[in-house]
Amino acid sequence: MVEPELGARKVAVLRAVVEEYVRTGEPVGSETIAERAGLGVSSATIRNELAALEELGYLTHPHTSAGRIPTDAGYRKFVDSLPPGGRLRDKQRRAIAGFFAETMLDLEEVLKGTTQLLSRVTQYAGLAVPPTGADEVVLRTELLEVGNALMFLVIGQQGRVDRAMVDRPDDVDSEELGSLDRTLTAAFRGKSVVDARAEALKRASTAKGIERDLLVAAAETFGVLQAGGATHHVLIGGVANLADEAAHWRRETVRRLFEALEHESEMLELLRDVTIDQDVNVTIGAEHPQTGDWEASIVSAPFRAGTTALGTVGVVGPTAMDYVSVMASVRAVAKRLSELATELDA
Amino acid sequence: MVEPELGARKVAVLRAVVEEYVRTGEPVGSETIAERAGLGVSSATIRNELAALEELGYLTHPHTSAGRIPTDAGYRKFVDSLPPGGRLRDKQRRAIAGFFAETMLDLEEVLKGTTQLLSRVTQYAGLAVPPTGADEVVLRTELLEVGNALMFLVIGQQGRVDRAMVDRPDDVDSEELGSLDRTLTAAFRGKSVVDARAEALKRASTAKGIERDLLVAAAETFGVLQAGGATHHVLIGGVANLADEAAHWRRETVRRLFEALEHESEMLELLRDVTIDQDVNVTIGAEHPQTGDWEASIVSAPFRAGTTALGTVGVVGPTAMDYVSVMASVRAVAKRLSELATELDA
DNA sequence: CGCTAGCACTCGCCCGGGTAGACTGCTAAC
DNA sequence: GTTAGCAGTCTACCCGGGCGAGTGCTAGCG
Repeated sequence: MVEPELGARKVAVLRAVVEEYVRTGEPVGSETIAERAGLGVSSATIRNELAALEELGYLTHPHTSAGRIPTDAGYRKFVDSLPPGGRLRDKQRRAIAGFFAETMLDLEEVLKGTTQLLSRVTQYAGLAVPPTGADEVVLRTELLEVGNALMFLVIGQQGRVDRAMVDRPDDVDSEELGSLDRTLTAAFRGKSVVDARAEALKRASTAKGIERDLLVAAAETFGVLQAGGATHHVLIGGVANLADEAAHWRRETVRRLFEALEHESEMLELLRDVTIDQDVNVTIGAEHPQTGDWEASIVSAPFRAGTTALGTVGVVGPTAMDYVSVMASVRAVAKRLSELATELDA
Repeated sequence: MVEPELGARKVAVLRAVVEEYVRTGEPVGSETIAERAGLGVSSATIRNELAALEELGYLTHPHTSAGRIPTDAGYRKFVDSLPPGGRLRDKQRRAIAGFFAETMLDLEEVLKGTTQLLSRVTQYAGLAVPPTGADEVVLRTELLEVGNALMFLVIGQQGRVDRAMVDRPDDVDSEELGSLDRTLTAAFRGKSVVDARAEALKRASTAKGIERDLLVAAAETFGVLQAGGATHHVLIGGVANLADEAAHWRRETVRRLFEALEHESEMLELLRDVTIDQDVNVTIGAEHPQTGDWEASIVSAPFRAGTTALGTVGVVGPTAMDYVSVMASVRAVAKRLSELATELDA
């Protein structure tokens, strides 16, 4: 199916509907648009346009005598029709500038703050995915006795750390442990986490006893480093703002959303699919198979160091969100983060 | 003010009101109680008791012709009147037993799972506070170059890890770094984190330049280890269940709750105050100054290794919660955790 | 041919009144 | 002290009518 090209006025009308509906939360009628959109045509003409837009699937009616509200497709069209760029409100600009004024060195910390920032600026919930560590290199490994268990610790070149615990059998003395430690260090130091993980798994398949357990544990830690960051893989901030918003939603929708937010793997998949190499990306309502029918949209943008993509920041909110403002905020934050990361990397 | 001793029948009536209200969510009338509580008295007698209980502040009316609902004080009285012990439903027992059947070594991981478990079993949200590391000892410290920054890494005897990043000035060569690393190691290894922190701060006050920065960063990491665990200090699971429940609440209440859940320090303070040395503890509604008027209750219990308290697990839900079942679940989970921790510690 | 004015029509929302029902509180009897 | 009965109160629910917003259509105009 060929995407039909809309006339300029249809686009303007659609835009007016989206903006008005987002602003007020009420279905919007032809009169309102005629008055406010400044198109210089009467409400009757608008009505024709509205009927046409409805025919095309961009708008609906809750009922006969109500105004129009955008469909998911309508929001999509609206977003796609936006001029690139987009302006920040002054307050938002100041908030963003202020936040990044303090130098922060630990990226994970910065990102945590970033989710809060995004939430504060947009009134929805902020998201961030720390860099994947695909190109992370094993700087150091350590095998330590901790209580009556063993801890395998790995430190990546970019500062990521993870650890795994392994049961300590009674028949292993500290001499043997020392030797194991040296073996492990020799095996993995300097390798990329991807290679290290493969190597660990390969060795584990032939090893046995405590050595096997350790190799399995090691493989797991390399996997974690590769996935990016020690514990939490998707950072979420400002859920309270979202909960506020969600008060109007269908019950099932709210549950669905919170479940998704809690299951990092799900969010991760969503954000990964969504953010490939574009600037700002928008997923509206049920567009992504992952989202089911959840009435929420995600606005996200990647940040980079130099030219390599590091991670993603974004915002989750209702489909009826202020896309223009949110997109501008997300873009600005991603840009600042990229600058920061590039600088750190230099 | 002397706490008045209620008659046995008043207690029974109060209990009936709480149980019925929690079950149905509807205000409960005298008739219902007369039928169901099996007290062998007529509804008129119950009415007298209800009036008396209302007079005492344990019940209210939403309006004249409605049944009674418990006040916070009513829930409190109810909880206090519960026999110690309390039974688990079979399904809950199985779920809890099943969860702890798999041995898990990393306590942080266990606790994360525990919050999910508690949520699943109770239908509210699960909480866990990892052990505070007050008696944690510095096993090892490392100073590493990471990109163009420095990372100070500390490993505790109990397996906790934290790190801090410090800007690397241009005029520091790697020889100087090596010497700094040795100094730091010598200064802190083997010290308790509390002492280490104090020492770091003391030295920082006289040092300057990069050394000062490092000492400040080190103090921070020791503080984190003392507070318990690397990044997140309060683990929360099953928020979706709670969001479901919260659909009926006042808007402001929901916002308040989610804000509290997001701000770890707030939750932490709440849970710390609440869980001193008791078995299962219940905070109802606005009983705690921290909670404002939030219509939510927290059921929590400490877990121990041997006799020393380690951390806390609990559940957040509406004041109208099934206290009997939740308390039994929290108690059972805390007990299992204690067994697990004691075993690990041995 | 596109635009507009006007108008009939539709339909959800709001309002008031009336009613049924759920409880209470009281009183009088047991 | 307990109970039955009854009057009183107040809410939730239902119902119908009127209002008004907004549409869709048609006829006329530039």
